[in-house]
Amino acid sequence: MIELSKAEFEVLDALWLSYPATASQIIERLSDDKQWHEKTIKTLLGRLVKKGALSFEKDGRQYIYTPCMERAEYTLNESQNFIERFFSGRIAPLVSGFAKSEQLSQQDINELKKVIDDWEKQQK
Amino acid sequence: MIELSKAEFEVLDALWLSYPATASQIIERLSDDKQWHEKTIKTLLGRLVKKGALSFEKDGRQYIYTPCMERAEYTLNESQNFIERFFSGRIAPLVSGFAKSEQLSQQDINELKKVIDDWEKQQK
DNA sequence: ATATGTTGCCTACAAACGTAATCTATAAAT
DNA sequence: ATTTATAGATTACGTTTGTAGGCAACATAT
Repeated sequence: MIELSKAEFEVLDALWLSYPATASQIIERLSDDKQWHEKTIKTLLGRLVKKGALSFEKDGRQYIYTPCMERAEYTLNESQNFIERFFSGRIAPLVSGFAKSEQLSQQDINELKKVIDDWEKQQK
Repeated sequence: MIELSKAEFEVLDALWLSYPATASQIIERLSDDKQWHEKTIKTLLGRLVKKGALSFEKDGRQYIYTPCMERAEYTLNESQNFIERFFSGRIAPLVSGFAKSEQLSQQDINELKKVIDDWEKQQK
């Protein structure tokens, strides 16, 4: 799996919002949250292309970018890595850590129950 | 919260196994999994001290290292960051991603149920 | 006492990263 | 046609990271 830096991920994430998209559209989207210089974002786009995370088609002078993978695919992989590194691959300790420090809301619990429920139906 | 690199975390993690500990003990512990040069580990210990993740006491010529925070504290913080960055702060989507890609075992489910159970008792 | 090994300290160095500025080619405006 | 704005390409530069090597001081063996 491709390794992305934090900044690269944020740019890709802006593209995942809706794609294909041009550099200016991505810059526009990022301008709300980040105060990155346009040049910075272009650099990051270039690095993403080089890493194979994005592809593009030319449309005249512009590039139209498309992610090379889905967000869910990328985040699943990162999640696995994360859980492996910090919790020896077990997911429950992560959730448990949240619970212990009162980071879980009733909504989280409900959502988790639903995930478990769906999983069990699936197994049936 | 202190920012640690992957390699730095692994060194700290070896110390968390049991502390206080000397550099040689840490090097010994790491030698099983990693093939890091002793010098590399010393460099990382130095950087951890500089970052304030470790403290030490001198014992003659040696340093006796102690972590400046608990593992649970660190991993909780990293988990929050992670979930914020990738899942807008919600934990269920992470678990759901695992479920969808069949990364959850019955044991994981049982453990998660227990976490939920404990949480609910606690709320009572 | 002297040689040798071991500790921590300082230095090194390439690759990745964050953060742009400059250059070049082209499209748009006049 | 010429000027100007803009897109991508190339270059820049300090910091962090991975991965050590060398040095000085002290401990240990002979």
